[in-house]
Amino acid sequence: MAARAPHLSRRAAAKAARRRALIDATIRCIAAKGLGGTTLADVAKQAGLSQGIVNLHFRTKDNLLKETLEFLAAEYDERFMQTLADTPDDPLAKLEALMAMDLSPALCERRKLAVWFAFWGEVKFVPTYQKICAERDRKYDGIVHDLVQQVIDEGGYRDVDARAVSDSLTSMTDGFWLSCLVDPKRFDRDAAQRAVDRFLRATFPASH
Amino acid sequence: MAARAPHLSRRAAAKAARRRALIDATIRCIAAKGLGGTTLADVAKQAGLSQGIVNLHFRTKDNLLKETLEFLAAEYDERFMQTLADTPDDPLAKLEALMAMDLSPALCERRKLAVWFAFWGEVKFVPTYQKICAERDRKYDGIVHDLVQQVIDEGGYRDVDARAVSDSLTSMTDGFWLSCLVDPKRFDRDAAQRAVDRFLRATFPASH
DNA sequence: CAAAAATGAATGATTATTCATTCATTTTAT
DNA sequence: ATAAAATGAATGAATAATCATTCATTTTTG
Repeated sequence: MAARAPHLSRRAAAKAARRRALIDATIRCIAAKGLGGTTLADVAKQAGLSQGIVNLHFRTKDNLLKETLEFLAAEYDERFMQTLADTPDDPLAKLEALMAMDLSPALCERRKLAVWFAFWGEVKFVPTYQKICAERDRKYDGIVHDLVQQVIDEGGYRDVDARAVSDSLTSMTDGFWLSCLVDPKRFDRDAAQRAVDRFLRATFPASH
Repeated sequence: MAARAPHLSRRAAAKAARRRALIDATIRCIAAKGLGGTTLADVAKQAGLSQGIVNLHFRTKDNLLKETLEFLAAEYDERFMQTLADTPDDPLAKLEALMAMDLSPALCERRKLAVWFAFWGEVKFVPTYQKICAERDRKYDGIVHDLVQQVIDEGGYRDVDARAVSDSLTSMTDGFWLSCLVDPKRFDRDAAQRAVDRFLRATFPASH
């Protein structure tokens, strides 16, 4: 009886590892062939496993894709919260760090963006995707809005509208992601970063 | 010989009308079921025609989708150029009008955006989509950049970077489109418009 | 050894595409 | 002008390929 727990958890760990490997394979497949071009046979081959493996671990393809999106969202969330935690306790510094994170090569990179946009392309037709994405949106908009409000309060920017500024910031990164995806040759990370910096300086001139 | 032309053009006109009707049906299908959920049978039924009709008029599904994207791009282009032409000969007024157009209910509406994002979701995997979208991006970025440069020159804004401002503007609309798609309940058109207005006022304070 | 994990061949549903046929319209010939 | 011939648009049943899912069997693990 005492022995059962470690046995079960070993198996459970192996199972979790397999699921994780399959999700990784799914992300690679979507990055390479798109959502429409990704078959379960592709995913299995990418993971070096056999035909029926996805159905064994995820029951259905829809479920695999849902869990893949959840994984991506969790991954982003960890990065976001970590950036927030790692930055000095100054709201403007935190805003700058978050924007830089969104434009960093780790996130703002064509392969990764292709996966996000693949899911966004289906967002209106798959309620699960919609729910996950809308919650993300709300969470990060809320955090950014609060930071902006803090900068306003601390800097005494009476006539700056927090909502307008936070909306501008979050929409800018999404827009830069689209242009990185659509025209990577022309996309200029430094120029994008500069645009964000100038926006923040113009909005909060006394805080730099 | 003189008689042949009108006859041919009647047939040609009918053919063009059919193709157009099928493209309309395709857009409705994508708006309702997504790119992945749209079958040729759906399109034919939506158009009130029979099974083989798409292959007759467009040869392949890929080609139908390509021509559908081209149609959407042309439709947007007409609106864009018309807005440019209809606005008083002042670069800032033109910029404001273009931004307002992008956020207008006619364009910034979930059904339409779902179709655009469906194509963007495949942009990395279908070279044809990529080409069409990248060319659009370049064209409009160029026009917006030139307008911004004019405002800078006319207003003597020595320390404003035209590239940074135009990048900010175009990325903002794309970002607002994403949030309109992802979380339509929370999306606030007026707030978005206000954000853009404030950005322009902050950037060009002496020109309002 | 028993249970769980993994395999990969078989199944059945879906779907793009083809094609023989029908039908309406246009052209040609008398 | 009228009938015959030709065109090409439209149909919808048949085809062939793709793919998610199932399951009987084998392999691995505890």
